[in-house]
Amino acid sequence: MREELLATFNDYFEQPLIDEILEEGKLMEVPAGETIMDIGQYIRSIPLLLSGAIKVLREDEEGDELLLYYLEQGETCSVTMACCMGQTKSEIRAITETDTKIVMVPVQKMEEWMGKYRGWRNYVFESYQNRLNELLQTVDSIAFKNLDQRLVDYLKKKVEVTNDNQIRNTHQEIAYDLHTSRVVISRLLKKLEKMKKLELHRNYIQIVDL
Amino acid sequence: MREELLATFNDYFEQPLIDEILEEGKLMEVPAGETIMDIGQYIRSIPLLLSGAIKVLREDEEGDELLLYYLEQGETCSVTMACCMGQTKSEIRAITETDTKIVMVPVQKMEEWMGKYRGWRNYVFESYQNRLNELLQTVDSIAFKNLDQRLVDYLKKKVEVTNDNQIRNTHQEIAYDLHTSRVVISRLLKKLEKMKKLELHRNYIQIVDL
DNA sequence: TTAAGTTTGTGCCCTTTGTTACTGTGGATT
DNA sequence: AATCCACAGTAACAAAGGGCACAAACTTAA
Repeated sequence: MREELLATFNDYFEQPLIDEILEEGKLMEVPAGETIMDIGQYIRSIPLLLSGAIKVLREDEEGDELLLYYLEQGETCSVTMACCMGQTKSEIRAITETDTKIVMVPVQKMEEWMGKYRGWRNYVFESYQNRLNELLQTVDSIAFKNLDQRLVDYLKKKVEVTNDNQIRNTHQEIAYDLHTSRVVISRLLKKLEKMKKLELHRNYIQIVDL
Repeated sequence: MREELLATFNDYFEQPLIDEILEEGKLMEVPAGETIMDIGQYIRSIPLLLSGAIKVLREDEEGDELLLYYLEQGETCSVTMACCMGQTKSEIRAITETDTKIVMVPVQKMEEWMGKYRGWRNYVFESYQNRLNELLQTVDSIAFKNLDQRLVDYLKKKVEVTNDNQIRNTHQEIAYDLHTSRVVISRLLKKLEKMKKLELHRNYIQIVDL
C-alpha cells in the first residue's frame, strides 16, 4: 500500500501525512460493477482512488439515472466530502467502472488534517475545483449538446477511462447513463456504425475512430 | 460597512478576520443588471455578497446562455474562487439581479486566511458545498424535468430572490435564462395564465399562486 | 434440441420543443 | 396624427427524441 500511495500522492502530500494515511486509512480492493456509495446513505469515510475508475451518477425520485462524471487515479469525490462535512446523506451513487484500489479515510481525520497539513488542504481544494469544473462540463453537455454529440463524448470518455477500445456494455446500460431510452441509443449507434466510426457486436462495441 | 459585515458574517468569522476584511476588502455598490464578472476574464478578487442577489450563468461557444443559480446574502461564488486558485479564466458570467453591496477581497488574502482563520476555512468549504449542491439541482432540473416545470421553478426562485411578486422581465429574457426560445416561453406562460397561476402584462408578470 | 431469456434492429406514431412568419398592441418620438 | 419599435400572441410546420410493438439473432439452461 505504501508504494501505491506514494506513486499516486507523493506530489501532493508531505511525509507525515502519508504516514497518517497509512495508519488511519483502510485499503479496499473492489471489483468492477460494485456500488460503493449510494443515495441516501450516511457517509463516514471518504475515498482516495489509487487505481481504476469510479463512475458517479445522480438519480431522481422516479429512479431515472444520469452519469455525472468519472473519478480517476489520484482523485476523490468532493460531493462525498461535502456530505461528510455537512453530515447529510449522500446525494449521489458511486459505482466502480473497473477494478479499483481505494483508501478509505475516516471523516474526523480528514477534518483534523485540514488544519494540520497544507498539502491536504490544497488537495481537498483542488478536488473541489475539479469536481465543480466536471459538473460544469456535465451541465454544458446536457444543456447545449444534442444526443448524437453526447453519445460520442460518452464513448470517447469510456474508452479513455477503461483504456479499452471495446466497450463492453449493452445499449440499455448506455441509455441509463445518458438518461434516455435503449431504442434511441440503438438508433444513434447504428448511425455511427454507418459513418464507420465504430462496429456493433453483441454485448460490445468496437470503437474505430470517433 | 462594519455593521453590514457583522450583520451578515458575524456567525462565521472571528473578530480579527472581520478587521482584516474591513482593511483589505473594497466595498462596491452595484445597481441591478451589471455584469460584474465575465467569461474569459482573469479574476484577482473574490466577492462576498452583503446584500442583494447575483445571477450566475454559463455560456457555450455559440453564445447560448443558461442560468446556473443565484447568489444571495452571505454567499460567495466558488466557481470564481476555483478560477482564482487555479489561475484560470472565469468559466462563468455573473450579473447583479438586484441592487447589491459586495465586498471584494484580493486572492492573496484569501489564501493567507485559509491557513490563519478557522472561520474562513469553514466558510470557504461551506461555500463550495453549497455551490456543488446548487449545481446538482441545476443538473437535475435540466436532465429530469420538462420545460413547464423548469419555468415554474424559475419563476418561484425569481420571486424569492427579488422579493417581489411581479416579475419585471420580458419573455425573451426568461427564454435566455432557461436556454430556449421566446415563443416557447410565451406559450407556456399563456398556459400558466389559463391555469390562474399568474397574470400576464406588458413588461411584467404578476404571480398569483404557483 | 428445445425452450426461454437477452440483446439488438426497425417501423410507426406521439409528445415536446424549436423555428418561422405574421399579427396586434401599446408606448415613445417626431 | 403618423411613424417606429419593442413586446407579446398565435398558427403552422419541423426536428429531436421517446414509446410501443414486433422480429431477428444469439446465449443459456433444461
